[in-house]
Amino acid sequence: MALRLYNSLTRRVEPFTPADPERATMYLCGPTVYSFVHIGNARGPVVFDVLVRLLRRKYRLVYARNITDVDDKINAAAAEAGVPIADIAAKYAAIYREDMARLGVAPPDIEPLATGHITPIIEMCENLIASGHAYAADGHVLFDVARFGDYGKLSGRSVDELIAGARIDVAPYKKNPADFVLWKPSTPELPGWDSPWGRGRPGWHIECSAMAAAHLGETIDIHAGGVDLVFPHHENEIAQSTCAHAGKTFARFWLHNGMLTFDGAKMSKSVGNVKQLHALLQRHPPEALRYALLSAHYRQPLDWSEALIEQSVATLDRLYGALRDLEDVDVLPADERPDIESHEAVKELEAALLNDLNTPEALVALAKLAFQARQGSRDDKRIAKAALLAGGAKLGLLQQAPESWFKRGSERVDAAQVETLIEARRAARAARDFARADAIRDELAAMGVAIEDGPQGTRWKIAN
RNA sequence: GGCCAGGUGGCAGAGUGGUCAUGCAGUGGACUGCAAAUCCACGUACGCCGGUUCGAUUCCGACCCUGGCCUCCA
Repeated sequence: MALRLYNSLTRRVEPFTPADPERATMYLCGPTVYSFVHIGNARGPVVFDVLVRLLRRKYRLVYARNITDVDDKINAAAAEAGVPIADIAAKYAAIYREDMARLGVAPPDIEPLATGHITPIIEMCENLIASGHAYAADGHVLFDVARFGDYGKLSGRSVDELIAGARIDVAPYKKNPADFVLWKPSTPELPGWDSPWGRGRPGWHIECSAMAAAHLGETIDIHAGGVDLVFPHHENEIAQSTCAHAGKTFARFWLHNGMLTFDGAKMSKSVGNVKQLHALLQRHPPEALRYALLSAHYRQPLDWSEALIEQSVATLDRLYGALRDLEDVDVLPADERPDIESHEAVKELEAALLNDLNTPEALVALAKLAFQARQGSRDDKRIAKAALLAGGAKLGLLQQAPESWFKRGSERVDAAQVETLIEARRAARAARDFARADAIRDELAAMGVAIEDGPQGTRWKIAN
């Protein structure tokens, strides 16, 4: 079965194969590091992480996710904090990497920084001026949208409409209201680099074009990002890159994830309805946040709520419960194991992912795997456990020890004391002193510990 | 206003022209000293109005509603 992906460019689901059968390339628009990101900003990295895992199974993948470390918002944050711009960028980039890791997002192969690509950015500007697609004016370099016939193709709008419908004050140096900045001047306080047009800094869109070309080549297989980047960011990237590369296709597939909403509106810093990822990670199991982000199809909107997180925790309890019940079941070594990929539910899971990353359906298959893992003979269970783990790995789930899932945050409780109480309760039960046994259970519950009596004795976990 | 997505059972959320999503929650049962976990069972869901069809939640049209982009934005 082949991978099929919805391509925003054609508005259809299309079979995907890389242009070079040996090497696939993918670029994801990464964060501007001026502050903490919110959970909505994590949706793309998480869902496309599932795609990255899939592509790596099939191809040699080169995956780039940039960091925008020069931007007006960073300048503002630095000015407010009274520290150098680079400090702000470095701080929030580091937090971003840590938080992504906690969400189980595999690091990209390349993490280019805008400030590390000033030369190729300037070269691209020069190139575009030389070919007549851009012009310098008043210290700026602007892209001349009238010179690119396909402008608006991705976002489905016409240049004429964009010109007619300009809502903002049009800068006097623009030939055309829809023209956008490739390079702009800097004041002495702001970060800047020497250029043929004076000291300045790059516009927002050009960095992605320059970095994608520098690391992945002039034509890339997949370019991904949030649907809110379609216009103008991705439209402008296409214009720049296509014109700078003599009309070559910039990205063959454009993938866009839907927005996270909160309180009925798109989660957005400007609206103010955001949930910081960093803060959520303090309060909830990171894996539950990942599960929640995968619980809807990536192109659909997803409404964020406490209930969604709790539901995700409950579901993971069940999945990890299956693994915990199989803790003493050995997974056969890879070379002795039957082909896990031919396991029915694993095939279903893979098929769901191949079908335009249908993660909700993949999660159904995962639930099925967990159910099956508890059934059957011991030999069946060895296979089922391996299948469950393999299915989880495709989604970046279920990769921690069940004990660490159930005893997460157990620094707050004294494990030795818990064990002592459980032993006391065992003795009370043996003496049929159930009042005492129940009192001990209540005491444990008050500590935030839930217990389960099973055939092999009593086990405990942190209560939800 | 233009362009683009959606409206599915208490909640989340796939999918399909004609038996079943699934998960969470709930209810009943089994198991348990009691619980928990697990297993079994249950709930006549597809915005509204027409049309096509033997049959539509699924196709077509109108309408209502919601969200996104059109400005920084994942």
